[in-house]
Amino acid sequence: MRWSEAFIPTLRDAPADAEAVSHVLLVRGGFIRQVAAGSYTILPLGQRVRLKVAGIIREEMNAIGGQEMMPPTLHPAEIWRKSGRYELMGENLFRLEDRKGADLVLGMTEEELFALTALELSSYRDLPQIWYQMHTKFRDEPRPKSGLLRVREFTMKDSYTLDIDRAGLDAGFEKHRGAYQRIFSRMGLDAVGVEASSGAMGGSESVEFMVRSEAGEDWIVTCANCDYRANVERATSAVAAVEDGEREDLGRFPTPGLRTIRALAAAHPEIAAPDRQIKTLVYLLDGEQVLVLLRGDHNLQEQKLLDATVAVEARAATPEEIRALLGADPGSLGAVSVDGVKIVADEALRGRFNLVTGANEDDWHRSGVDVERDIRVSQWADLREVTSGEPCPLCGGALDLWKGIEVGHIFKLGTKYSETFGVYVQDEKGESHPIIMGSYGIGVERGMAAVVESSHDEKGIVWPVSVAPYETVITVVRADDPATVEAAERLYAELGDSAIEVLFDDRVERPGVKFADAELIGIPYRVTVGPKGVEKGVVELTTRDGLITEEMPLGDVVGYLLERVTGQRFGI
RNA sequence: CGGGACGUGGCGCAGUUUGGUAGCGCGCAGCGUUCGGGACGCUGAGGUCGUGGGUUCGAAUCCCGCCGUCCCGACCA
Repeated sequence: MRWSEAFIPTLRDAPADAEAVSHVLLVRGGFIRQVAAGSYTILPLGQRVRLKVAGIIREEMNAIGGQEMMPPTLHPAEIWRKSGRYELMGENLFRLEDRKGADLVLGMTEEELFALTALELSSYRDLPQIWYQMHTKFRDEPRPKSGLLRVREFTMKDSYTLDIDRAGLDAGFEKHRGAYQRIFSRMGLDAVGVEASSGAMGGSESVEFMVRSEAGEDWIVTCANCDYRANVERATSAVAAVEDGEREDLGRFPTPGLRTIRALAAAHPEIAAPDRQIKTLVYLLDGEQVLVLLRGDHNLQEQKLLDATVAVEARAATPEEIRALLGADPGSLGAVSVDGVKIVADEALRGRFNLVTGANEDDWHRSGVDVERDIRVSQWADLREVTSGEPCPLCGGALDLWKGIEVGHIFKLGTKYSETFGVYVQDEKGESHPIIMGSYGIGVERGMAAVVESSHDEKGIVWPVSVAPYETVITVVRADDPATVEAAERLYAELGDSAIEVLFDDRVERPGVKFADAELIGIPYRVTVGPKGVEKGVVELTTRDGLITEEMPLGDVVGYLLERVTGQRFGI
């Protein structure tokens, strides 16, 4: 492609409304343009990257036996009602009506569609199957952000494994784990698989693939010592036991104006250190009021609460709701002798005594609380959020906390969809079993953005060869010098003949502009052809990564690039 | 949805406090001089000031409504 004929609208200034690095660079480099919140046109350069990412995903999916198909994105609402997700997905689901007044939805994922398709299967001999599709998904995100990282319309590769038994599901899951690692590493991403919460998807086990980045939206816990890795939504740590001393009787003491754990601890250091207090929170879980108990120095991880109670929505109660329920304001709340309300307590409180908690009367607290003796706990669960530096639950090493972008997520789904859609097959004895499903997703454009987030410098993007829009750019230093242009034209033709993807910067621009643009859009190799070099029969070859330049004879360039590029095309 | 900020040529911004009919830089077009790290000069094109209403002799500027965008929190590839 000749740059003079290409549509590559680069910008000198960063757009004012872009914050994330990938957003700034993709817009400045002419890869994308915003249409509305969470809605982008992918320009020619962006589309080339997108197709390469999609190509890598296809190759690896096909390699594990995946079969690509193409379900619609426009679904009858009926099947979403049937799976229960019509209500469950709430406002995130785009809904519309056709001319006959029938309800339709735009697909967010394709579990329903693939379950319907699986109705064709009738025997264990038909299994296992790995099916996938890669096209547009719609989500009415409450808050689209950061360019391509979180949008309302995007391309997702989602695949589904269909198996007769648990062992088959496990095998399909492991195949996907491997395929995903290869996909991300070929894209140049350092993605780590972490234990995750399944959230609204349902299912038993799930692994998220996270790429370290400041623009990420998840907090990840990893151990420096062993391979423990988990999303904070799931992560645990080894908490040191606290010495409770002698068991004492329940008491009451005045605490005027003491409304926080810290203030209470400061006023009564001998009995009310934060780890000797019980923190009492009031939550509404799907509308039901619940008391949540944690050690005073611990914080609640809401997703853990949802997972433990199998609830869909959690919100903190308002001060009015709290007063109506317990008769006191936050700061003096406690669960001692509370009855008729569900009480969920964190494991760290199990067996503890001599604790301090609110008395449900403003300005009063209780002392000598024995959790199991004095509180009617309905459910014990791991509810606390891990913080940086705590001991690893597996080896005791220090835990590290970092922000990551979720580039992929794999789930062991189970039989939820096969049961509701009646997808049963017979085993060798003629008995019917619901098919066991797994579901596996990768966001294509988010993957592109993640590459930019983790591979750029102050000049612009640094694409790995495997996903670069072009593998090399020829920069003609003097587009008005016939000898230079002739040499560059010949090189352009030869590189094209060697099937190297080349962008030929034949624009009548000053060299500085060309260099800056080439670096901004991140082409891995640049061949600089200038009058002085051509006279000596040499050109310069500059790598985008590190900007290392070496001079070489004009005749050697094609062979050299062919070797370098073909070695890196596959990635890894 | 709660909190904060913003909306003025393609991009980045000033002008709004104190109403007087829109300006700067970049980019763009033409000509000339330049040319191995975002050149310079001259000439020029391009704007319903997000939108609807109101106040006023007069509104980018003051008032009210609406729409949109970004950022921080609850959701997810």
